Amino acid sequence: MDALFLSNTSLFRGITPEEVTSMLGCLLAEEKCYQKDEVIYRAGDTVPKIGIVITGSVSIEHDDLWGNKSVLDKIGHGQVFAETYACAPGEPLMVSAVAAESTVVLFLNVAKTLQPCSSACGHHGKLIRNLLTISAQKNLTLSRRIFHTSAKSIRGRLLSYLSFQATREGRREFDIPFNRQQLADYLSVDRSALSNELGKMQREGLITVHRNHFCIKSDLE
Amino acid sequence: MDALFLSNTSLFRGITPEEVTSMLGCLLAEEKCYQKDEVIYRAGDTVPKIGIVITGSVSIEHDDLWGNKSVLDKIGHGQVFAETYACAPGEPLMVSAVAAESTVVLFLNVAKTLQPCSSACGHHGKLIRNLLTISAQKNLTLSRRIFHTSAKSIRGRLLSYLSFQATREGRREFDIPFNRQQLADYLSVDRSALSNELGKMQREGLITVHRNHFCIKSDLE
DNA sequence: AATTCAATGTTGCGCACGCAACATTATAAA
DNA sequence: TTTATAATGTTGCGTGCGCAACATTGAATT
Repeated sequence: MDALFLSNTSLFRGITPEEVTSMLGCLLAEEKCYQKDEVIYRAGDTVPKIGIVITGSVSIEHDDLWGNKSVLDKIGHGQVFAETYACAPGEPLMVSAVAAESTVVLFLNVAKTLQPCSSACGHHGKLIRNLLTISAQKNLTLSRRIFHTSAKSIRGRLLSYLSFQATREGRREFDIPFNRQQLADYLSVDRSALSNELGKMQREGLITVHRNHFCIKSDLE
Repeated sequence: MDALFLSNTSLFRGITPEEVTSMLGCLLAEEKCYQKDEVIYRAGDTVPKIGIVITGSVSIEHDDLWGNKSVLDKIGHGQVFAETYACAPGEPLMVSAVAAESTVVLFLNVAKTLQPCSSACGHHGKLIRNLLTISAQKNLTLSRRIFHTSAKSIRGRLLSYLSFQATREGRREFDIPFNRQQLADYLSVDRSALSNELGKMQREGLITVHRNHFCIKSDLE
């Protein structure tokens, strides 16, 4: 296992490669390979282990009541998944994790680390602090999405999203990390209706758009 | 400060009152009183301290771009707020915290505890594990709301929400913790339209409803 | 430059739902 | 029981937007 690589991930940040190596034992680390489209975790499962993507990528998916599949997230190289469920033992997964390509995953039993008196290995503390940071960040990401989708109109959602991006970037001109379809999914609206609304807003002089590049003209009131 | 009370909160769970007392020093604990409607934290602030409600209650609010105020959460006796921001230092608040009544808040500087080598006090580990649990639970709460609001129709949202509640309760008959207006807000739909849709579903024999008591008749699909 | 395919934009239809206004039923107080 | 107030249900209008179908633009390949 590439301890140097692991020590650069958000989960093991601040832990030296040597320490990482010694920790993998406590964490009952085991590596598994998956072919494209192979299911790693299925919605409804309860999972004890966190996954960390070594090579390839993992798609986090949701099947609604009518069987429509939607991709919620794409977990890449060095990133972690299922950490929320590993930290809330017994909670059934709302999503499935599927290999988006040929993928290698390292599973870690952090549940063990969460027990009261297992601080035998001194670096578990750092690991848990990292987990807390990851969890808090994810919280913010989820909260933001809720904010940006709580407006009832498409324009309202766009204004919420775009003004946040502008504030974050610190300027009125910026790129977004989504194409149209992805932005539509993120805001839970129809893609063509979204394009339509963006066109209107441009004609009204509120913004200029080209592909994923945006410029906010006025103060968006 | 009532250490016995604190040791029964989710934050200090598993820590004895005596240990709690000794920890309050490390955490730079300070108590503050607020009158009704007094602002505790304002959206845009960056906060270093977590808040824990001793008496009274705190309302978590959001003002959208048009100045519409919406209540996102109500933090009661023994519960914690601003923990996400305290764990993701420097992140500006998206919400405001306002005293919903005459309220006493205990502020704790957990940021200090998150630093690498401050494990001087041995119980900080337990505190952080508790924080991680709180954060993971909140994550699940936020994720669920996203799921239940991602459907485009009111019926879709209701089915998603109700079938989750039924699964969680383990039976087809259950109460929900919302009145109509609160449910409408939670699902981001109009209250009257929601009542309307519930009526339709009842007439179609899908469910029976009375106030906040629901019974799911068929398999909902 | 020519070809191909994906991404984005445009248009029109139909309906679900926001919204307002009112009716009805619960809950509590007098 | 009556009265008052909040919670819920009902109705109708107007429209924003989902949806499908097609047009246009952009990017990649040969």
